[in-house]
Amino acid sequence: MENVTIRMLAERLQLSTATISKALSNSHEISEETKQRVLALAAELNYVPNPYASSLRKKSSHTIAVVIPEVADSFFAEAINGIESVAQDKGYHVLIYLTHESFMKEQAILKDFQSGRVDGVLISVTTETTAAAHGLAQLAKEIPLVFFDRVCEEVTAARITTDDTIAAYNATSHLIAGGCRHIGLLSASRQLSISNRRAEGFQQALAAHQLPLTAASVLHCSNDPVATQQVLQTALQQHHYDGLIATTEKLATAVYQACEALSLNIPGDIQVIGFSNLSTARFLHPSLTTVSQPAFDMGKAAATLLFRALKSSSFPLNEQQQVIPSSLIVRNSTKAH
Amino acid sequence: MENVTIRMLAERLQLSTATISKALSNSHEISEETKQRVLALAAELNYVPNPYASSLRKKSSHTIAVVIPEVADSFFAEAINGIESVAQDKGYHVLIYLTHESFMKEQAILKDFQSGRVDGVLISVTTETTAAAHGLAQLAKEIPLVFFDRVCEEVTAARITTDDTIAAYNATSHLIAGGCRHIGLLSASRQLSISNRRAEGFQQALAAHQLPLTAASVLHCSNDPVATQQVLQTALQQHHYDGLIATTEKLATAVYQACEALSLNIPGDIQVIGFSNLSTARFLHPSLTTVSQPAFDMGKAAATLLFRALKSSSFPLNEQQQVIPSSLIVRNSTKAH
DNA sequence: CTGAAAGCGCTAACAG
DNA sequence: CTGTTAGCGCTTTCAG
Repeated sequence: MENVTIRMLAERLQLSTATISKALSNSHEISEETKQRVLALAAELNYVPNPYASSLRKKSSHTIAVVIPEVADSFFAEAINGIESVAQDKGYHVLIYLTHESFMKEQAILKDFQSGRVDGVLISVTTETTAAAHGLAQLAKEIPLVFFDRVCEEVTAARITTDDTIAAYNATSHLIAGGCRHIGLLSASRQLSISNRRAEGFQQALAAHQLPLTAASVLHCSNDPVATQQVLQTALQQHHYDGLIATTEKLATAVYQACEALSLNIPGDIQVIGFSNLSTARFLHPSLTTVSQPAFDMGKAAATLLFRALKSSSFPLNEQQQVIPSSLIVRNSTKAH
Repeated sequence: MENVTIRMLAERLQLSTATISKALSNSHEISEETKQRVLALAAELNYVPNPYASSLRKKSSHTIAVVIPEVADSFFAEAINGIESVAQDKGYHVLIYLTHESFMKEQAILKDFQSGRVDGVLISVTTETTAAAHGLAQLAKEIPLVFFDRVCEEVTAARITTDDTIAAYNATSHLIAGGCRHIGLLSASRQLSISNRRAEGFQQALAAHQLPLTAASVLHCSNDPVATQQVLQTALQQHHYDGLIATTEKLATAVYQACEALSLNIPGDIQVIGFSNLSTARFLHPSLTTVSQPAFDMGKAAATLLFRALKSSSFPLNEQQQVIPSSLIVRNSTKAH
């Protein structure tokens, strides 16, 4: 069976395609009666509009893109739910693109967006993404774009972030209050702004408590889990950390693995805090003290901003910035209360 | 700056749009020299083809849809990675649709696919999906469709599943070997075929060991976590289970929560097995014995099948069935070895 | 209130 | 090897 088109409806009803089109979009120029006839036949023949024809003509696709490094991560999964909740509401489609932390892939994806495939973009950049000479700044000028969580600070565009500096400061202070003196910060990236913000908060807290910042204080980990495990175990053996802050979810579980391998007791030998939205955090052994990010709300806020821009082109999207607070959830991997 | 089109390239090079189009698609009818000139100018002007124009004309979009209940679930997240890995390889785009276990939403999404928006569909149905009078059978005739994990058995279409019956049989036997005599199976759905397969395996194992199947043996849980927790705690108090099999990831953590609330010791008072791909399973307290599904491979297999059908229309897609084995990973939430 | 006509950007015969 | 022509299905002036 061929696909039903507007023209078939027009022929059957002895009307023009223009009239059908208008009737289907509920235009006020069309009489109630005609609308009813059109809608009835459309339903009967199971008419489904061709989105490509419509997009081509209207130069808008009712589709937004979400570009993230990884989907197997509680933060991003929850953020997607937040985004979806508002997209569904507005009748928009959501295209999800995974960069797997590859800058190359990210670039290729962004380039594709110049085609007009999507009406707007929500993005959380890769750990490799540098500001320089990147299509991002360009793209942000061409179509509505909102950064969430992992922003590119050098690019002028809307941003939804959490209070990374403060969160790291508080996490560090919490460890210090619990008696830690040799704290390590596990960082996932050297260029990522949120990594740097977290490192800043960490350093500020150390300074505020007259604790030294050494070469071992900040430990840079890669995206490769095997390499990370290696680095981690080596570091744990060389430097006798009594506290560790894992700045990503994957790093948090990596710490548990390393401690298990080295028979280090948490929190006896070493206290641990993870930036994580793991729903199982409270059931871990020991339960994990976390910096919990408002993932769903961040996704929702980012999408909301984007749709405001999509609705009214005069909305100053690029000036929008929102910081949504995270919270420190104290559990048994740390000693302070 | 306006978007660069094929016509602009044509004018600049004094060629026809047809020639440009063919040159860009590397047609053999075009001379090497012309191709070079076209490619050079395209690169210079940063030409990006309009996918909607192309899709409209070719009636294919180089896009596939993935329809799943939920993304914040290790199984589906990993499956997406598997799907993505082959889609990226083939240069296809992946649209992800979340049903949130709602049959209504699923129907609306599937209907949209009749528009030709996507070239093929990979789907794992909702817990509410019933076979009857559903758009699925219809859709499977119109465009290539592959079920993965949660199949609709009544619909003739390709399927990638895991060995649910056997997995449940083995899980149950494992509990019995560990001394359990009053085992409960936590089911997420009454109609879902994989739930029924798992229940079958469970019952077979009970029968094989001369254990009775009672009204309390199979416990049906809803999608609402609060209601589920309620049901679970009530059941745990009324019936003195000594073993529990959670057939979904969410149910597995719900069990930990309920046991904590009721101060039930795992595995002392009650042994637990979860169907789950949680990466944190080994770090839980106690570490969780799991039936681990080959999520990534299932996604990959489903996508591979789909692309074979997309490549050659003579490929008998609907006859394809693959069962990829899961594995029982024994940890400390159960006693047998 | 309805219709005629033009065209979004690209591709696929078919000629030459 | 290159060009002409037509049209995918829909929306949008502009006329009537």
